[in-house]
Amino acid sequence: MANHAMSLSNRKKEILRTVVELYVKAAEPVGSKAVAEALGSGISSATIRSDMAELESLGLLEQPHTSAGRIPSSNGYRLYVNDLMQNQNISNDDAEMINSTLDGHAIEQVRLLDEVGRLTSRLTTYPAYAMASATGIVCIARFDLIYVDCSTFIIVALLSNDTVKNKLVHLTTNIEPPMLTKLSAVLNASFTGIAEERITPALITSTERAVGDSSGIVAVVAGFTIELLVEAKTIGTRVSGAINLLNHPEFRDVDKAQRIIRYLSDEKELARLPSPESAGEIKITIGPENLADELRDSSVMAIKYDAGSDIQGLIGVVGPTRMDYSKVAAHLSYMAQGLSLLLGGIGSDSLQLNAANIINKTGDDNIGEN
Amino acid sequence: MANHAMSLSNRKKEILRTVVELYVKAAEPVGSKAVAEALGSGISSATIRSDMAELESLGLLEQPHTSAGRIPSSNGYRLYVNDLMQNQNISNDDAEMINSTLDGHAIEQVRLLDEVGRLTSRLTTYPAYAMASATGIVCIARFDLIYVDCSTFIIVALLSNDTVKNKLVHLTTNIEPPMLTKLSAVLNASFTGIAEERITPALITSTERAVGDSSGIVAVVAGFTIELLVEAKTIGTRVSGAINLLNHPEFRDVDKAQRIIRYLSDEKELARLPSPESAGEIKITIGPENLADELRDSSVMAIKYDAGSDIQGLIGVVGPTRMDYSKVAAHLSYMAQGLSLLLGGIGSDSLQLNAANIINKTGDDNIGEN
DNA sequence: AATTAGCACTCTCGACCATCGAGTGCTAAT
DNA sequence: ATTAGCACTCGATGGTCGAGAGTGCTAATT
Repeated sequence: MANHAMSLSNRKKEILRTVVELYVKAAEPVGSKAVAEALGSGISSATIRSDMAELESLGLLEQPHTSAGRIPSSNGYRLYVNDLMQNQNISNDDAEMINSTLDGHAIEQVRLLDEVGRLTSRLTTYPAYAMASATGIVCIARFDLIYVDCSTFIIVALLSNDTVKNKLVHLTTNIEPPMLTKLSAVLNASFTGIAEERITPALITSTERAVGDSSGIVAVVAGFTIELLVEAKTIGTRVSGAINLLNHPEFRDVDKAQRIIRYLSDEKELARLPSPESAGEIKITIGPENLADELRDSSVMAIKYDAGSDIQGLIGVVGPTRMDYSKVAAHLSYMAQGLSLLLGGIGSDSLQLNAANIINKTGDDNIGEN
Repeated sequence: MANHAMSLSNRKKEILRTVVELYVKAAEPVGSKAVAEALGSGISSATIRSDMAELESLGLLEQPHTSAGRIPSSNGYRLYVNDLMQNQNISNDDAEMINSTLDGHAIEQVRLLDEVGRLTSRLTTYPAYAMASATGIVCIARFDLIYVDCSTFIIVALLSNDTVKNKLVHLTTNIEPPMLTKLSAVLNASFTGIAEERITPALITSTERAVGDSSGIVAVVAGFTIELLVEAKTIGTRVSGAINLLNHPEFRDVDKAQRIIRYLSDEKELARLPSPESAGEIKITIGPENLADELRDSSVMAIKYDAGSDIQGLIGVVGPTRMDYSKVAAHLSYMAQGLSLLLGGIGSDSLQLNAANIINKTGDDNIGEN
């Protein structure tokens, strides 16, 4: 298939490109006359007609019915994306919006992710998803137990990826500060620096014995630890702007739209979406190239970015195969570049910070029980 | 209008009720014959016809066109909801699902909210929104500063509503444990127990002087404090299952559906949606009763629940005026009751807990900067 | 006075059909 | 190799028609 590009005359390539671009714009089959006009280069529609017939027999174009124009096949799109698509810059307005979103509330990671997804969706007019996850193994770097009152304490855990988690614990048994101190020491000895799967029941019982705990506090801390380590690997996934699908004529069929939106709202499925190999690279899967049945006549574009120590982020967009690949690519690149810069992928260690200008990522909460 | 109910014969009430119920079920105008059959009480369709004509002239029913059946007007729905609707119990299956959601991962408040919204939407088949917010004034109950290394520490703040927030702070200046201890004491003296608006620049400078801080650490803590107090008032708002709208024939018009979904995805607007006076009560606004233009031909049902000390939650549902008010009411009640119980509104203090069965609400995270 | 059977009338909806036009493939001429 | 010309195909558009559902009214019944 890849050698199609080689064997195609330049004119045929131009025709294919034109068909794709016109079809992307108008969502209607493109006729030979329209191509001739768009091309402008004095070639008659009859010539184009025969070229288009050939492109069709190569499987790059399709005809919805005999007397209609042509639309690109998924192979056609693929060839377009690989060889024909021209790089595009995003508009100043769009760049401005992205910049201000990134500058603006670069606050909490989860929220930023949210904003990014929302903006991407809005700019591209397709549903977008954004997620971030740890690349390496996450473990607890240290524990602190804060005594609140005789039946209450707070667990604070600093993770290896600079994330802090906490939990407010209420007991019916009493607990005193010395006990907490002891507990804290033992926990730091036993549960830090190890991956989640190494926190076994055996480890828990031996720790309980070491600290002389019969009330199950150690078990609670262990449960909390496992829970947060699992959670820490994925910072979040969010789909934004799913309704945008409805703007595109291929999803005028409500059922079709619903099927995809439902699919997208399943986080598990989302995690299985195609993902680029490395940061900055854009991965495009077109129509039947998608493994998921639900996406068989849609396309997915995704880009990766570095989000600091051991964290990688992903922004993706889902749309009809008649997607504006070039525009979306431009948006995704710009976005990913901005994010890498902001979250300091590679160059981050050299950033100068001072207390007055402390980076403001953080904050989370916890509700205790009575 | 309220006296309609009084002046209506029982038969007319029954007819109205039947029309509403049949219409809710089938989404098609209801004819006199269908009512006669549903009613079953040997009354002829002709009689019903004249009654329906009267109900129409009272503004309780409407006729899409001359030769069609009747549909309830918004006044008709209102009367139905106020006087005619019969309490309904939710199915065992549904109860089971709600229970397991509440039991299951009653973990983090935000996540629970999410789950609840999602489930509500699924069970009712309408988009749902869930939010929770502090009713009283929130303030910091205590601070703890945890020393990590010479340029890093963690702020842990316990809020008056049993929420714990944290932030990882990196400095370029050095800091030593004794300084942190001192800082901690001063912070606990100055910033605890007061509302967000009382943390003024003046207070900050005076605190800085007291602790001998020139590097701006106090300012950072103050900023963090303000930020989290503001945030603490609203735990979150989330709309789930917006696509469900598309299932209902009144939203087959894609534009109409989009308008509402767009409206619902604006958090600010959401906060302005009608809300019941007190916990357990269901507030229903029908069609034009809604202030927002976008909801003029939709209905909203919402219920409040107690979520523990000073926190109230809200679950709501948005749908066409042809909503299954009775079914939704049943679901909302059950849900709210479950939540009140779980999050321990009133009776919570008397709940028995032991360490082995610690309530599992919590956990949050924070990303530091390099 | 209320109820009801009967009937004429209204209006929507789907089926059927003719027309229109965009676009094609082919052929013959350049 | 390109192109003008032409016959042909097929969806889209719009109009007509009949069926069916439902109404309102009238006259008869209780």
